Amino acid sequence: MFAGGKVRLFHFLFEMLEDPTMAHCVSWVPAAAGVFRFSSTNKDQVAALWGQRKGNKRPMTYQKMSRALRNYARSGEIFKVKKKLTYQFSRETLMSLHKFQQGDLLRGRDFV
DNA sequence: ATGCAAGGGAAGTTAG
DNA sequence: TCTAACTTCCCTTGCA
Repeated sequence: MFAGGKVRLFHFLFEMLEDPTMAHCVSWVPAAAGVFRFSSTNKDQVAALWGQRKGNKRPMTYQKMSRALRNYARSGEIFKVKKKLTYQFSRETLMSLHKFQQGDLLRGRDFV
C-alpha cells in the first residue's frame, strides 16, 4: 500500500492501523471514527518502523514522531485528542486515505 | 514529588 | 535555489 512515491507519516500510520498484527503498537479506538491510540509499552516500535521506512540515520522514537504529529495539528491532517497517547485523523484525511485504499493504487494512481 | 506525556521553538536534513 | 515535510535537539509545562 502507498508504494511508489514518498510515504507520508499519516499514510504509514493508517497502514499500521489497518494491519491486525500491529495492534499491539497502535490501534483504532472503537466508538469514534478516525481515532487511534498508541500502546504505552510498544509506541516506540511503531516509531522505529517509521524511521526504517524513511531510511533515517538516527533511530526514530515516539518523542520525535509525536513532534511531527503535533505539526499535523497545524496543517489539519491529524489532531490530538485529550486522552493519553491518542490522536484523530481529520475527516478529510481519513476520507482520502479510505478512497485511496479502495482501488486507486491498483489503477496505478498516486496518492493525492 | 516523580515519572511520563504533551507542547513547541529552532536548526538540520533530504527529495523534488 | 527554494520549499515541503519531516527530523533532531532539548527544554518547559501539564498531569496523575
